[in-house]
Amino acid sequence: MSSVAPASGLRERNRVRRTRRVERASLELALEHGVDHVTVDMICEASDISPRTYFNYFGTKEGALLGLGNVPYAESDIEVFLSAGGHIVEDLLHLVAATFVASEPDRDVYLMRRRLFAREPELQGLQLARMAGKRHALTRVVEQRIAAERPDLPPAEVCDEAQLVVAVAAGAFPVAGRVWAEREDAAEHIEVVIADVIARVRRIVAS
Amino acid sequence: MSSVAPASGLRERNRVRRTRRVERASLELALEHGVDHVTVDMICEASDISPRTYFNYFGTKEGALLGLGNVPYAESDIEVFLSAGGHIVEDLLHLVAATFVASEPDRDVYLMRRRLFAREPELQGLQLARMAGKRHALTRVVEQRIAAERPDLPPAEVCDEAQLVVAVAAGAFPVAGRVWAEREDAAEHIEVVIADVIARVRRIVAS
DNA sequence: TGCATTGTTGCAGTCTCTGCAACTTTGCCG
DNA sequence: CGGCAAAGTTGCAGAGACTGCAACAATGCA
Repeated sequence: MSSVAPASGLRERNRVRRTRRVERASLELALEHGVDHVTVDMICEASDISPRTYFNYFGTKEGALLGLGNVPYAESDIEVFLSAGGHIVEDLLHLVAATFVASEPDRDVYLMRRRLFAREPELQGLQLARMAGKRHALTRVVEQRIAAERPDLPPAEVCDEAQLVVAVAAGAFPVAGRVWAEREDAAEHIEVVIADVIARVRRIVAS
Repeated sequence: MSSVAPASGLRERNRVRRTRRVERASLELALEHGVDHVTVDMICEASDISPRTYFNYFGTKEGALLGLGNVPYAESDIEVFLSAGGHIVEDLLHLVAATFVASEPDRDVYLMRRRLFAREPELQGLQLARMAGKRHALTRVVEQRIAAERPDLPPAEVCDEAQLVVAVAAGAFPVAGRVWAEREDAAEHIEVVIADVIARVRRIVAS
């Protein structure tokens, strides 16, 4: 209920402003000193917030670095995925991409994050860890679609297949994101990039 | 130098025995009380070791739960991968599987770990996070092989391709592991399972 | 046996994170 | 406007994870 809140009240606007300020501050500090030479107290001082409040917002020290990625998949996007008839991995990537785009309005912060992640791979690990929760949910959705598409498949196979689909998508998404971020020139539609990446995966696995 | 050490001396044998004792104790405690109701002190008391030594061994509280997965890829296995001429994802999975098998001699502990992971998905996330570090190393190895196989490919493409190969393998490995663990009846050789899983991935991506 | 290497431990201290109880701000309605 | 309820922020005390250091113990080796 809060993820897509229209930021109407003063309260909401303050919250958003604060979040941005803290995220930006934490990223700047981490880029300058390295993640583990940054303390929560430093972040708080730089963004004028109390440590207690920091944890209320972000939960962990790295929370601000990763961003509040708690945005759940929109019902409507899930419906689209379930009733889409395209290549399943491709459709799934579109679902993920839509959610991603919806949750990340600040390109500036996004780029800093990218730079930081490139420098400190452990963060990417944390990112993955956070995704792990979502993967469960996602896998179920994929199972649903597979079961609907091929009703004669035994449930165990459906489960395996869904896991593999999610795994491939989860692996391909960062690559697609990277390619997309590099070709910032024309803001090429992510659909093209996704199709391209899938084609590559196909070639790799088929060879 | 220590990963494949033949446990010749008393020193080495002590180390192995201790490691096992601590891992087992931590898993038992976690299965009984839940991960976050277990403290390092509890683990230490149960396994008769000092907290300081615990951290020397495992580094983090969850270290003992995840197992000493710090085993680096053996040079020899890497060489095999680099000069192998098979399907690249398959060869890579064999490399990973070989390392995995080499580091996990205790089936008992392995099963407890499996049970715990099923109960607490967050741990799976940590597992992934830990892998993230290795992924870098692996990606480089894969790049090396791709570059050798197709010298005319531009470096950027090599990089992308390697990332995708690693991503697919990383996604497929847990599934292969699961299938393999379930078919414990005949201890079927993991090679068969791997080939099977890859075939599935191929079908998924190709459809 | 004696010495060098390696490993274990306790200690002091820093940092992350939590529950709780004030306190402050915002939203709202008469 | 005034005042009340809801929501949010903060400080504090404390548990627990983790580290560097220096003493101490065990092991390997000549």
